[in-house]
Amino acid sequence: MILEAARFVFARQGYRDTIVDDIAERAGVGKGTLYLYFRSKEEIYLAVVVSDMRRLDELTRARIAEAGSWHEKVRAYMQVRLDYLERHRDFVRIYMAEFRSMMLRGNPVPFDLHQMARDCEGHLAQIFAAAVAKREIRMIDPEFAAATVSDLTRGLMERRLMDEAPVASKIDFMMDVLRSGLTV
Amino acid sequence: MILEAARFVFARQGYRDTIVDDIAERAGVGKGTLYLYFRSKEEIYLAVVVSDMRRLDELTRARIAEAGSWHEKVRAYMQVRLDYLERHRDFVRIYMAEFRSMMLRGNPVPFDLHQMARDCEGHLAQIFAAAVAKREIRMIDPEFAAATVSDLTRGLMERRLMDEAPVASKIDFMMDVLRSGLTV
DNA sequence: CGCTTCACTGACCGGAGAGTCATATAGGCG
DNA sequence: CGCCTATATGACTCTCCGGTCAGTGAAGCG
Repeated sequence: MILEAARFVFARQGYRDTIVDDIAERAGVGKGTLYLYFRSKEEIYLAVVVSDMRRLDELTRARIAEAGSWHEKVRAYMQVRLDYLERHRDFVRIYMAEFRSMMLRGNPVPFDLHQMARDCEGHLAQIFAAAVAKREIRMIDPEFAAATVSDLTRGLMERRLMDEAPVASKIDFMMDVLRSGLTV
Repeated sequence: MILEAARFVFARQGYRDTIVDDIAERAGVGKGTLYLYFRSKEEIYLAVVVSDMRRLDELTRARIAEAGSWHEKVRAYMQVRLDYLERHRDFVRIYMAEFRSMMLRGNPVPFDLHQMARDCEGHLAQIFAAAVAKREIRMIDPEFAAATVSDLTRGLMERRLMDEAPVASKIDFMMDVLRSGLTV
């Protein structure tokens, strides 16, 4: 599968250092064949990122919906991302190492992807807002709390990608700090 | 100044998308002149990153040493980085958007830079270890706590780079969560 | 004023890599 | 089997850009 091969190569070399022949070779087809299915290198890249991103987004929604209390929901958010990472390392490498760089630099990013990232954090904020309303946690800015969780999760993912240590106990630690830091 | 110009361009385009002529043009010199002072594009890049990184490292040490309690030290760590960001946006863009990508991808990174990043987190861990020993905070893994602070700080920096909202109140919030989450 | 030195320059070179297209091969179909 | 369409291919082209170097001009000097 071409996308398979592309993901593999992009994850290791990054967009600019990936040469199209490498993708073709890994996919076991000729370079010309790639251009039967995609119009350009960029189109291949986007196809890889978008499909995986959608899947992660859906999984996140589903798992959060299942969870009950606010901290179960927050934990679900962290857990689903770290589980996803285990199965889709290559995608996560691309997302973390390249996609965030593009946003940081203010490069044009396909609009729906940008949107998806924002939505996800908005979702977290709603969870916190609800918990505040129900007095389960003290008065805080839900946006700040959402940002905090999102930052912690990204940190965990990056660490997991870089060194091989498992992260389960680190999730426990962070959830622990959050709960005792946020409850009334 | 050539480094000035290089930093400006690299921060906006990234290493691969920066063309040497752009640096020369911005520096107001001919391309040949660059090669009188640097052997290659890569050497220019490293010169930019290394010098700035050293300065940030020294500042961090100094400000942490001045601080008294564990939470003042931790706050100093966050604050010094966010202050540095205000004065040196271009460097921070390069560091955040590119340098971390290289490490994530496992690309060869000049050894002392890698080391410097690790040291900094070790330093944080020592602060937490000392606080635990003095019973100022509950029994926690100092490494985890250090990782947490480092992740939160990075998150703040990224947000500050992307949207224009000031971060002072967010530091307050995070320090607040940390203190009530960690004290006995 | 000639001569030397030296910082500087930008036209040029060569390699790299994205995208193309003439050709080849395989699978229907009459 | 001949013919036609599908799909696949990799040698080729064309552009881009890192790095070079012959040349320029200004400054210093006898």
